[in-house]
Amino acid sequence: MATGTDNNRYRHQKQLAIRSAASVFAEKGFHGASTKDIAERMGIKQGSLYYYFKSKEEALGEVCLFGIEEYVLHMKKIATSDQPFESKLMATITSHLSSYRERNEALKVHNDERLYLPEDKRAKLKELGSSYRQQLEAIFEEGARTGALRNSIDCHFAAQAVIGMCNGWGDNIVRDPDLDLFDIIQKCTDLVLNGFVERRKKKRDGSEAVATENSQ
Amino acid sequence: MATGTDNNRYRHQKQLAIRSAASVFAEKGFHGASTKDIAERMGIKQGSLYYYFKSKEEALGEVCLFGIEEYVLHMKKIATSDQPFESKLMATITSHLSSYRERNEALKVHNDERLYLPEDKRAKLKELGSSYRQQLEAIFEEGARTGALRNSIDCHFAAQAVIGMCNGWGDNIVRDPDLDLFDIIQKCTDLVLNGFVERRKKKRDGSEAVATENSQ
DNA sequence: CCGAAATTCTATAGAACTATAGAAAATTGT
DNA sequence: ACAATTTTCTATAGTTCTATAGAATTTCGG
Repeated sequence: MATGTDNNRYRHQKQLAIRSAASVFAEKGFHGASTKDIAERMGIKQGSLYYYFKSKEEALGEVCLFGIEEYVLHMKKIATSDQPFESKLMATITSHLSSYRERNEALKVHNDERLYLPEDKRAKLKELGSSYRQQLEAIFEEGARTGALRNSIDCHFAAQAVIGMCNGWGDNIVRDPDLDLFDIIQKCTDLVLNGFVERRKKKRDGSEAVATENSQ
Repeated sequence: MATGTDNNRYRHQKQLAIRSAASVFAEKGFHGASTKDIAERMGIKQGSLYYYFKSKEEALGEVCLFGIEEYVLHMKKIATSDQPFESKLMATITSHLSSYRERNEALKVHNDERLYLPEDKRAKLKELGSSYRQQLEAIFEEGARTGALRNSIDCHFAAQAVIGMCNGWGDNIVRDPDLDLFDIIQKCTDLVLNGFVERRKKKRDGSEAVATENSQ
């Protein structure tokens, strides 16, 4: 049986099933994808897919979970580490954008298709997602507390804005594998910290200088 | 016939058809929506819908066009106006976010479902979309040229980042009609200009002061 | 109020899709 | 190599969907 024992073959094939489903869902959307598509990408026949998933909807649920789970764990590690604020922010953005490049399909499916799941199957995902946002908020709160950021900052807004921006880039990253990830990461971080307006910085000797942190 | 004459009834019903399609596509996605759903929302029977659209796909095309057309026109007006840079940026963000609130469904469909259209039907949309991005890029270029922004700025990056951030908020705005749009607009503009780091500003008298432009 | 044109309806062909059942094949432990 | 178990296959019932055809109804200018 396929119960949670350590059957190697099953685990391997189940992973393949989830990744095949992720791939097809990412490409065609949940409703646009057929179980036949998924099975074919996996190399089995349509009916056989039901050995791994009770239903197409359950497949979506597992893909979404797979897409966000590790990613949130990684976020938690960053948030609870003892790096300075700026490093945490950059690590967050790096994690977010790299996830798109490496595991892009399942994460994309989570972001774009999860609302086709019934309420009860979405509960766990909601939990993970808002845990993610809270971790990010906490990072901003820390930044404000330690004086790295203005103390007038709205941390909830900040978290949402960063997530939105990263997701926006995510779409581009998935579509265009030639994009320079590191370049985008740097520029995103710099934007969030400093904005685009020319910034004058106190130098050690007390004089002022233009801070050109990111000259292409 | 329904040819482009000034038939009032037809034009009215056609608008209704497009908005019904937009509504259903926004809710269920292109593939998740059926022509029956659309017809019912419009108040007619399934088969009658084909009087207005040659196919479901064509309906998607018209919804997407409807969703982005006016919006891009508005952007062009902003870009070619003679406001100062900061006003243009804020007007852009305002336009973007307000579009979501007012015409959210068709715009959401354009953003989320347009890639299910075949290449040829997407050509016009691509044109409009990249025209939009170019207008925004031009605004940033102007900002850099006039000294309002650092001259090291990557305008293509800037445009993409702002669009991504706005789209991210768009999803939230559609889902939660209680959000304070003006508040978000201000904070987004401030973020893009100044970032979250505490900023010191030359005051007229030459002394320095902390600029707290956005205190919740 | 008549006749033409526009709009909607009913009915259906034909295709595709999900999920299930039971047979067949492959794998594994002994 | 045998028997039990796991995995895949074939076949199909039952549903839903798109698109079309032709009939029926509504609208509207004169």
